[in-house]
Amino acid sequence: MRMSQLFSQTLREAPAEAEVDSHRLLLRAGYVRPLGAGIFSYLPLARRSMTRIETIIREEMDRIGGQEITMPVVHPAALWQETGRWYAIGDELTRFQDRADRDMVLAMTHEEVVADLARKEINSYRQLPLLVYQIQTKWRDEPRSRAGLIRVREFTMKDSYSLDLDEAGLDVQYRAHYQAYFNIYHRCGLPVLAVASDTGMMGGSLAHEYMYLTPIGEDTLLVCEATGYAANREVARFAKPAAAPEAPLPMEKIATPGTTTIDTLAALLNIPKARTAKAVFMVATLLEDQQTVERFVFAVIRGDMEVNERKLANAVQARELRPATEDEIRAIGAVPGYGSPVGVKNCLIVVDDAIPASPNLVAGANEDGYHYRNVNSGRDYTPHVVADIAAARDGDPTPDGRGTLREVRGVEVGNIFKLGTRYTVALNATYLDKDGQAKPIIMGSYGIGVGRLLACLAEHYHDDKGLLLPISIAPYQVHLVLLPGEGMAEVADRVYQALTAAGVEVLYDDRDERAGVKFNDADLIGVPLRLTLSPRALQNGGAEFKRRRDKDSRIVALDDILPTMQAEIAALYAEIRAGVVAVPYR
RNA sequence: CGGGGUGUGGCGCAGCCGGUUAGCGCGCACGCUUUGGGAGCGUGAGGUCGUCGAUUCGAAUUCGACCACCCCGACCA
Repeated sequence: MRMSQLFSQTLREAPAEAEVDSHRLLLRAGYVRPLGAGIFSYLPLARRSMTRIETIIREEMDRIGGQEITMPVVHPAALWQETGRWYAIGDELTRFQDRADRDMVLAMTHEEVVADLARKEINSYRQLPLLVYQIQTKWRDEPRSRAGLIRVREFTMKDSYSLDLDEAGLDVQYRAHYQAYFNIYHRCGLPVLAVASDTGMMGGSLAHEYMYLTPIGEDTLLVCEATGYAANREVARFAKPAAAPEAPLPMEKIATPGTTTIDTLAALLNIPKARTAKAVFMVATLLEDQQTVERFVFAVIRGDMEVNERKLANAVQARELRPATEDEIRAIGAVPGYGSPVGVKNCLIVVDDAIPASPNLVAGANEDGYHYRNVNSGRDYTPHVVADIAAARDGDPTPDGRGTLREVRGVEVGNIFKLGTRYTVALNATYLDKDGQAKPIIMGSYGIGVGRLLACLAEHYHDDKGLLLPISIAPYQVHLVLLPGEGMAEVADRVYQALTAAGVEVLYDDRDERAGVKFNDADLIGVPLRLTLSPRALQNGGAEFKRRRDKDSRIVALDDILPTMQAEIAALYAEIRAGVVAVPYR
């Protein structure tokens, strides 16, 4: 490609709104342009990189048996009503009416359509297992886009869907994706970590997220290098310090004026915080028979821990969770600051799983200025739900107790979900087994954000001069810089033709610009190999060759340019291949 | 949705205690000079100062409403 013809301009200065490096550089180097909040045009340079990423994805999906399809972007609302997500999902699902006033949605994901295809096309166990995928534009009206391409509202996503006879089949396809995703990221040159994650609105039983670790990430993770444990904060577990076994003692009311926090309570009574029970008041929105109802949730956790709201929401299967108002708290018979599960009514009591194993705790008395000593779950009150609702924090021990959790930030570049029968039962997608019995198809769904992957690569591969992309996803392999001089253009044209004819992908800077401009643009765009043709280089015996990542250059004779470039490209690809490794499943 | 910020040629910014014809750098076009790390000089094009309304003899400048974008939070399949 001749740069004089390229539809792209570099910018000396980045627009003021760009704050993160990848955003700034992708704008400055002329890869993308904004159209609105979280909406971008992808210019030729970005388009080429994304095509490379998509090619890698296709190869890896095909390798595990995927078949590429394309599903509609606009869906009839009826389908989403059948699975209930029409009601369960908020404004991030864009709804509209067609000319006949029929409700429609813009697709944010395709579980419904896949399950609909399955119920129409699949009849027999002989047709399974199956894996379909597409690479397509998704629209999600996120409340807040941010950080350039990291979080946008319109984006390209590879989504695949597995269909299986049973859980064992699902497990096979899930594990195949687990490794295929690592292959994809490794081939792009992006280091990632697979972490256990929440299944969220997708439903289902098991999920992993692929995280690129970076301080600008919006997810918080808890990881331990020693043990390999890694999980999203939303689901991270940890070994809770056990309470000393003790026979239950009689409950006893004590005066504790002015002690409305765990800190002041523990100090007043001179006991560790682990000997206290903390009350957290929330109101959950639950979905019952397609109706949303609010229920008061009384959460109880030991004083040395904090509640993780996502875990709590999952424990009661809440769609939403919000702090309760003081009036709501008093309405169930509790007193803020002195809350106790003893004697409250009209609420869902959820206790952390460390509570039943912790005897004789100090809890509130639901009376201003008083607490109870020796409160015991099961004896003094009956919890409706016992679950792990404690937040894992930096420094906590790993679940197996052998390591220490560290808190890091990451960007989610992909995820894999075991959906089970969440959608196939709702849509009655079944197959007949060997015995002629109708059984629900078992589903999994798997996603990769292509643009976000590019943004993470830009985030990972850059220096103060610009991008520095891996050969496997750079828009071009060789950046050919022509500097003016008698007959130079003819020489450079010949080199360009020869390389291109041999299949080398060349960005040829034939513009009438000064050397400094060309070198700076080359550094900005980040093509991995650079060739400079100039009178000086020619006098020294050929063209000047430099890798983008190296400081030094060397002269390559004109006749050696093609084999040298081919060898350099092969060497860079070999480096990439060496990084493609099997990752243990966990 | 809550909090904060910013809107002035393509980009970065100044002007804003009301007062000429709205300015600077970069970029863009043309000419001459220059030519290995974002050249110099000259000429020129390009702006209803986010929108609407109010105050005023007079508004980029003051006030109000709205809109857009960015950041933090909530949210996030």
